[in-house]
Amino acid sequence: MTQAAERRAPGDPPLPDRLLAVATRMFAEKGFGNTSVQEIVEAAGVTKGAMYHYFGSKDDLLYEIYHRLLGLQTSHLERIADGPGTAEERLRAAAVDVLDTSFRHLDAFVVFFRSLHLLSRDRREAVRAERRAYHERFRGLVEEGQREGAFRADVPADLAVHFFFGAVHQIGTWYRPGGRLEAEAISEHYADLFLNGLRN
Amino acid sequence: MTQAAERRAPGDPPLPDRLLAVATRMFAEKGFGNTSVQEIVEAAGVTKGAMYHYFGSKDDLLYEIYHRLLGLQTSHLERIADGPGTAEERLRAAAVDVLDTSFRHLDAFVVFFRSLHLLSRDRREAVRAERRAYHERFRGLVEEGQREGAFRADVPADLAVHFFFGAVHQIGTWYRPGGRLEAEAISEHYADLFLNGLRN
Amino acid sequence: MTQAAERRAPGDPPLPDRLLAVATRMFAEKGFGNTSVQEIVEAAGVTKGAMYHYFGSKDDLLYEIYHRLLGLQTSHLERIADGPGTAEERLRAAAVDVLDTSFRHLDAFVVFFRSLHLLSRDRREAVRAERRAYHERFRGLVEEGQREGAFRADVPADLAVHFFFGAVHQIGTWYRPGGRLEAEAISEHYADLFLNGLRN
Amino acid sequence: MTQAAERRAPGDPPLPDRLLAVATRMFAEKGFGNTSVQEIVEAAGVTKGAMYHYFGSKDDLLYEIYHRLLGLQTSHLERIADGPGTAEERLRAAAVDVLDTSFRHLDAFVVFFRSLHLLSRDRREAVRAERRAYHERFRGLVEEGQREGAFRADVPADLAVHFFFGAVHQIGTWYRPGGRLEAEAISEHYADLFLNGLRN
DNA sequence: TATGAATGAGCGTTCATTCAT
DNA sequence: TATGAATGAACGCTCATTCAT
Repeated sequence: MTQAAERRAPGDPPLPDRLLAVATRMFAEKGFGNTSVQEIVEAAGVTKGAMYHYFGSKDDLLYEIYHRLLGLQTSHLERIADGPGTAEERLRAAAVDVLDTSFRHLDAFVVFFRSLHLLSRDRREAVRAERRAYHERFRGLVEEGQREGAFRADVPADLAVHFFFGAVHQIGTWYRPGGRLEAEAISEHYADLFLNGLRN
Repeated sequence: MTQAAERRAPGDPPLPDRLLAVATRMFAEKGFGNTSVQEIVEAAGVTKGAMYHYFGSKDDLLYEIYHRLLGLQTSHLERIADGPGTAEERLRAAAVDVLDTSFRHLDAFVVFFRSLHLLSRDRREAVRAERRAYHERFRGLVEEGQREGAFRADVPADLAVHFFFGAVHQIGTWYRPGGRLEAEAISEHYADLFLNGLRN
Repeated sequence: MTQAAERRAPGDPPLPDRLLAVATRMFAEKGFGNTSVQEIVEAAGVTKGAMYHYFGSKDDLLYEIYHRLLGLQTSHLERIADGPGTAEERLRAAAVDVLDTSFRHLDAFVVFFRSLHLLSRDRREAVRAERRAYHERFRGLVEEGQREGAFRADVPADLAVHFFFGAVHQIGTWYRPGGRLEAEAISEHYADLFLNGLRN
Repeated sequence: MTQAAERRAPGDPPLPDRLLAVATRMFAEKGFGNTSVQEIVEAAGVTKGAMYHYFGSKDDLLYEIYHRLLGLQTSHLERIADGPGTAEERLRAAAVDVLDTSFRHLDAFVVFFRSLHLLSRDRREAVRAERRAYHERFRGLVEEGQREGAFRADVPADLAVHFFFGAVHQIGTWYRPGGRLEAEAISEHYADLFLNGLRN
């Protein structure tokens, strides 16, 4: 009866998703280590037991955040890379997309690059492997452009990708919504700087 | 007698420096939160009390690492920016230097961008202020080049600096000494990509 | 199985009460500052975590001891003050009762007057407010007697109450059970000295 | 040279006295346990080594505070008790004097009754023995008055002394300088209440 | 007389996790 | 599915005291 009142409304996301959303926000705000399981479950309106029913550990929460974000970005990249257009066009589209996606999931993004090293070794390796695959796919586009002569060939492609991803991964440290530049504009400028840097 | 044997040899660095060196290495390896004060002082061969004689808290250790690194980079930048050469030449020199310095103090560098958010609010603000001053000095060089017509003017200078520093700040996440490319080569390539990206 | 044997028997007081009882005894014996949380939980047969599940801090333990004692004394005083009899009769009854209650909860009483100053400022103020209300109720009886002419009016009532309570609050520093005089006898003598002192 | 400037001026009290004065004030304000040796020596403008040169331990400071206060009160009492006048007159004078002295050395007084239990067993016993002698001398005056018929004999003399000293020892918990009543007036009222209470 | 670096032992508190219900 | 009492291990920090100088 009284409990029924606290039950989730039909439109609410299921508990695991709610826990992940809450955890993502709190990890981004206060850091993984400074957010206790107690705080997460309180913010989600449940108890610890409920959380441990769905997630084996606090680490699992973090891993799941990564996993979902990586899955999203990978599927985007594959769609773009396998699509039509020159290598340069597809690289530009991919660059803009990864930035747009990052801005749209900024909390998860911030957590990713700040807390990855806190995962257990196994999990960390798993994430890195996924990340590496993503990186290599992106690099493939650069190499394609170099072979076509659209990009300078004197810069190692993997280094160029590190360069660009480095710039992308740091946006969470300085970007604040509502600033002078909109996220979309920043994405375009970043893509410009990257593509122009690769030009002959 | 036995104690005398444990005393520091005349050539050894003083204890505060030794503690900072040890802490920097351990924070970089295992993270700030996963390194206990006990581990630090054991690695330095002293007791906790000795550490707390010189540093008010574990946070102070972290702050001091930042402070020294920032001081070093700032002095380098000022020397270069105030030196001879065109804006483009000085910007290139500054870009190469910040990369070289980062590679040379990679542990402190890694700690910096991974653990800054763990500092107390006051300290964090202090570091950010120092960092901002550095950023603005660098941006000044970009703007100078834009006015001279050496660089494209359609990209906001501060965004370009964020872009480059983002790339730089991430090197600790993928660079491993002894890899295919030497640190010097990476520095040159990164500077190329950045400067070329700014070109008209 | 083995754990079941350590579980509390049905008749045992619940853990929070057991912890409070143990803490009261130890604080009285060795002082608040010289009693570690570890000692308390060991004496209660649980771990620290269990204690911190019920009490937010060691201070909370102290506060709760005060709070319960004050609640007890306040309810007694109200019953007596609102009861039948002349002001003098009710004041005497209240005086004897506060002494009896103090002897009966001597440990809590000793802790109270020895460790109140160790509480956090907020908590200390809360206790003082409760204490002040009790004091004022008692003073009301003195003033009533003064108005009726039963007591001398040349002594400020609040001073007389300070005087009496001072005497009462110190019994823990010299009274030892099993001495020459029983607690009841002491209560009567103290009430005599107080009431006689107030007489015209 | 520069040190000479910090040397004590001819009129300043010697260091041990200064340390005791500072310690007394701080113990009264924050409690013995919450005042560190470091804070004391800083407030006195010296270093730890200097303090440990004069006092063997932090406990010694506390003991010395007690010892000086007790010596003062004892000498006063002896002078009065051995002086002229009836037992009642001398008891009243002694009562007023112990109150006046207490008000005049309120900090030491507060520390005394709050922190005595923190002393080592030996020291505590030593203080108690001194205290007992004082108590017995005072009791002698009560008994003298009882034998002379000036005071009621149905109240044990030692209990009456406990009663009065109890009231006296608590003044530090409620008296604040600058209040409605001056210390002298309070002393008189307290003596009145005590003597009147003893009257037949 | 006085310094101050260093010790060593202890303390209050936190927290992810488990498990009987 | 979910609760919440309880565990156990660790952690940052404090502080009276010592001692070479």
